[in-house]
This record gives sequence, structure tokens and C-alpha cells, in this order.
Amino acid sequence: MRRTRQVTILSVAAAAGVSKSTVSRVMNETPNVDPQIVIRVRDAAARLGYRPSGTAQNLSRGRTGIVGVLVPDLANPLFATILKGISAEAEQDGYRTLVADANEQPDAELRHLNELARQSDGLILCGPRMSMPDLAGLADLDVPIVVVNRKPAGSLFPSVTVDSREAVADLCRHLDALGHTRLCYLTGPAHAAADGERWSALKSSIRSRTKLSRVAAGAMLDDGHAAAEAALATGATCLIGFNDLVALGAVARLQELGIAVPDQISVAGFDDIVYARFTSPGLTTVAMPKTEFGEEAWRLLSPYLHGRKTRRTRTLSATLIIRGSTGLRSHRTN
Amino acid sequence: MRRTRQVTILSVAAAAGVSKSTVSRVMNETPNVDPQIVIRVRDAAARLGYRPSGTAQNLSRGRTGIVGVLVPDLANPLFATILKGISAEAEQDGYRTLVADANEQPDAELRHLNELARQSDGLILCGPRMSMPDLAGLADLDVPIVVVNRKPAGSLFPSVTVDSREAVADLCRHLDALGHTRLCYLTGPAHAAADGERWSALKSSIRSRTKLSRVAAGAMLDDGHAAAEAALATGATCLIGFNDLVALGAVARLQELGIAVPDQISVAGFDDIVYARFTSPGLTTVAMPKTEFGEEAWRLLSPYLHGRKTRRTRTLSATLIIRGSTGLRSHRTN
DNA sequence: GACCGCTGAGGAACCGGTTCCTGACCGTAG
DNA sequence: CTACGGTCAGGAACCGGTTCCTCAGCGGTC
Repeated sequence: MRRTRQVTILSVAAAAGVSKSTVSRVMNETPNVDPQIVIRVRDAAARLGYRPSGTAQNLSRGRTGIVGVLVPDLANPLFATILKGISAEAEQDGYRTLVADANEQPDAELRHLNELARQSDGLILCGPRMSMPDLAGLADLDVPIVVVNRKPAGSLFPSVTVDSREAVADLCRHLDALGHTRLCYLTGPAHAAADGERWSALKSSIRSRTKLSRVAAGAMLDDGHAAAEAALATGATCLIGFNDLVALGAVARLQELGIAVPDQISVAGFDDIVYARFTSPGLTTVAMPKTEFGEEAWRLLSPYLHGRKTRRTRTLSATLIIRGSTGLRSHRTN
Repeated sequence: MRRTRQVTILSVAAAAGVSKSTVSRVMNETPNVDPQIVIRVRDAAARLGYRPSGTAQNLSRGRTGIVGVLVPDLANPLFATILKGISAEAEQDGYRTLVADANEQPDAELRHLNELARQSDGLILCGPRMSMPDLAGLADLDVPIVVVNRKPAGSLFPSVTVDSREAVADLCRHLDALGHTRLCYLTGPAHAAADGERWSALKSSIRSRTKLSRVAAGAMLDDGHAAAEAALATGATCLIGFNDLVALGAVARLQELGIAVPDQISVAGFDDIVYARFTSPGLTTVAMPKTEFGEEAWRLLSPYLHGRKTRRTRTLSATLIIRGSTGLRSHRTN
């Protein structure tokens, strides 16, 4: 901005010998403009290298065409994929996405959102880690908000969530059939809503004879890597990571320790990021509907942007994907 | 935007019984305002829930505080990491990042850039795939531009590039010492500048006794996965992927085929994405200085945004990281 | 030939801030 | 007591567009 003596709409109007309203009409392809004049204006605009100021358009149109997206961590392929989904949909409707990465720090989220809201027509929050009251406070921002992957109690905002209970039950049946009766869950970040949901889904899905323990981990590869030994120490024959990154981190650590997956210990995860398919063994995982997340988020937000009401919530379902990382329980004694 | 009867600066001025210029001064913490009035205005603003319109500020300030970043593919951890680096730096200077993902489609880049430029104070292009003339044409946008990871011939824009020749030479020596004399390079996307650079670095680094072939692949896991068999058919004892994703995709395919890495065939990549470390075997790779990319890009762009000239270019260097995916050449006969 | 209606361009208000310029009011010094 | 300088609030211009309103001019109809 503030370039060298900007070419403004007035320069073009002068060059074409018309008023600036006419230039505006031509640029916006409003019907009912004399074709002769259209040509004159187009020509003048091209000659001067005129490009309308987006900022000025934003102000007078009362919209920016930007939707802000908050993600906990862009390096997590799950969010990168969801973001791609949102961007793709938004783009079709002429919107662009302004991304804020909170780096898994709940306190960073509010800061970012305040900034985002000032430039955006709407916001999409992916798995926000912030506290419930903070989340509720966002209503004051006076901007359409859609929440992805966190059911806001009291349904504050339209949201698209996933129901993984069925898929988790499938996972538990699968593990049970393989003979696993001691499971260990590697927990996610303290503030991730999905963490609690996954944990309780597991708890309510296991057979009574099965023991389920947990060990603190996090959301990234490193976290799973670091937590693997502690999980091993619980005596579990199958580790279940908060997400695929944690699970893959654990697998890496196990292999470093010379413990074979799945021969000696099984591992499963959540999300079905692309790497889950391309590692060996492939990772058994509860797959999130990633592209649908983005599509649905946009579908909820879009009418909202045009002032129309929108359905409050949409629930997708997860599915179990069985790959090589889960196998028959080994009879190791540890 | 266009919320329910926006609270504007005028509402606040009226409520506080002052002029809008005074409200503006208070909100911007201009010195020389009567403390009494500051309190009155602050109070009124809080009571009304006033939040200044970012759009209006953008227009009158002549800047948006947004920098646009173009990436070929957000799902590629390399770019996600670079982006995180840029965001982190930019944030410190009070800028936010508007991301456009071109999905590896060169023609999508121009479209996106035109849009980005209208809302941004500056642009950072990461490994742009577009043609040279198109790239040159961007100068017309009249916006500060910094290019990452593609040396624009004629140094059109300030750029931060990487010199991987030394590291590639290291790789070649490493492979030579392991006895590999037949290498196969899995190529990147046709329009990726890095592809040509890597290929020629390899060609000029190999010993004369070494044979180097190539097979078309791409930039993603799938591409490596799909190209693995063709690469195998060349009789090479070591595959070198255009990037780590391609290399890992190839590894996955090899393992599916029951071919052990590195016992039967070695594999190496470029970038050192986080997964390169956490797969087994770990991937030998030519590591890019990912965080430095972001930092340097910002360091070049930042003064530029304030109208100051900036140094034209900055070259970082890559380093070889040896992990388990490269091993002694096997004496298979195929 | 006068009237009516429609097309299409110009003028002005507006979007919501920032900032320059002006001038009132105060205190101090001559 | 007056002149002068400094502080600080208000008024107005400005950022660069969009859009409503008005009205000129033209063609068609009775």
C-alpha cells in the first residue's frame, strides 16, 4: 500500500473523461453502461495500470472477503488438510483464508482471534483449546463463527463435530479379538476437547475384562516418542495414541528400542493422517472425515456470512481403519 | 462486517461528549490528551463495546498489516514449517499472514497472487512454480515481494535460497563409500526450480564410475509410492527422492513389495521434514534450513515494508543428515 | 407536436477511521 | 497588563472506493 502516487479511480476517470462512478460501474461490470464508454474506461485503466484498492473496496462494500481460520498447529497434517478443505470451498465462493496458528498455546488463541476478527467476515475455529468461558466470550466479537471439532456446550456457535464412539467401539472389538486386554492411552494436550472425548469413548467401549490405563503425552510426534517408554511400563500390549502423530512417535521410539510393532506390541491412533498409510507397518487408526470437516464448516459458515441463519450443528462420523500396526497380542512377560 | 448497527467511533465520541478525533487519539494512545478525557473515552468505549473497524483503519493508515504467503502445498510439512517460521517472525512485528495454497498448480498461483496483493502490504512466495515471465510480471503488482527457495534469474526480487551443492556432494560421497554406483533420482514437479537444481547438483557430484538415472515422480507421498517400481527397474541400488515425501512414499512401496530398506536398497531424500526422523528406518536426507528460511524471508521483507531498501539475496546452506535408510550396497542381481 | 418513460452518466453522500490545521485557553515572562 | 508560547480539543480534509439519487437526453406514442 501507499505506493508511489497510487493510480486511483480518479486518475482513470480523468483519463477516460468520465466520472468516477462510471469507472466504478465499468470495473464492476454493472449493466447499462454505454459500450463505447466501457471501452474508453477499460483502455484508460489498462494504460495507467490501474488496480482498485482492495482496502477501499472492503470499506465501502462492508466486507473483506476474508475468513479467518484458527488452528492449533499447522504442522499437524490433520489441520493442514482441514485448512485445505476450507480454503478450497471458500475460494469457490470468492473468499480467502487468513490463518492463525496458535502453536498449541491456548492463551495465544484469544490474541490471534481478536486480530483476525478485525479483518474477517467470519471465523472458523478448528479444535480450539481455549477455556469454555473464553469461547463463550467470543460472541462479543460480533462475527459469524463456526467451530470445528469441539462441541461447544450449550451450542454457542454452529459447529461441525465428529462422533467417534462407534468407530472407537469397533477399535475395541478389533483389539479384543486380537487378544488385547491391557490397553494404554497416550493422552493429548490438557485443553483439547477431543482428548476427553476419546478417553471416555474408550472407557465405555472396552470389555469389563480389559484394563485401560493412560500416560500423558501431547499432540506431536515428539510427545509420543517421549511417552512410549512410560506406556510400555504399564504392561499394556496395545498403545493408543491421542492422534496419529503421537502414535507414530511412539512407534518410532519402540522401534528404536528394538520392540517390534505389531509383533511385540500393537499401536493405534486417531485421525488417519496421510502418513498413517505410508509408514510401515501402516497405522491402525480411527479416521476423521478430514475433507468433510472443511466442506461442512464452510457450508455452515457461508449462509451465515450473508446474514442468513444456519443450522446449528452437524455431526460427522469417524471410521475405523485397520492396518498393520495392530496384531495378535504377544505373550511377552514384562 | 456490516453488523447490527455497528458501534462506530462517532457513537463513542457522542457518548463521551468529545469529537471523533479525540476518540481516535485516545484509542491510539497519542500523548497530550487530558487524562480526564482519556478516562471518559475509555469508559464510553468499553460501555458500548466499541471495536475499531480494521477495514477503515487499513484504508486511512494506508497499510493492512497483512503479508501474503504463497505456498505450493500446505500439506507438505516443509512449507507448513516455513510458514510457521514466517508467521512467528511477522507476528512479532505486528503482521499477520494470509496464506494461499496453490495445490501444486502453477496456473493457480497467479490467480491467488492477484487477490493476495490487494489485501497485503507485502508478499512472500515459497518455491513458486510459475514460469519465469509470469514471475517477472509480478513486479507490476507494485508490492514488496520476497521469493523463497527459487533463485529468480536476474534477481528480480530479493530472495532467500539454499545452496545444496555441498550437501549433495556429501551425499554422493556417502553413497559412494557404501558402494552405490547406480543411483536413480525420482524427479519433482516439472515446474519446481528446486528439481532442476537438485538434479544438476547430483550430476556434477557423482564419480565418473557412477551411473545416475531418473524416473518421473512428483512432490507428494503418492508420487513416490507410484514411482518406486519404475525406479527399481532401472537397476539402481539407491533411490534419491526429489523430497522426503517422495522418498518416504517410495520406501512405503518398497516395503509393500517386500524389499528391505536399506538391506536391499537404499533411499535418500531432500528437506528433512519431521517424519524423516520418525520413520523406520530414519531417512537419510539433505536437510533444508527450514526455520531459517522463514526468518530470513521476514528479515528481507520487513525493511522493505517500511519503504527501505533491502539486500537483494541471502543464501543458506543445506546439510546432509545420515540416518538408517542408506546402507551398504547389496549385491542383488535383478 | 407535446408528453411520457426509460436509459445511462454525473454528483454527492457514505463507509469509519487518521491526521493536519486551526484556534481557544492557560500560564508565564517582560 | 499585554505579548508570547505551549497544550490540547475540535473541524475538516483525506484514504479510495460504492451506491443512491437526480436529471439530461433520447425515442416512442397518442
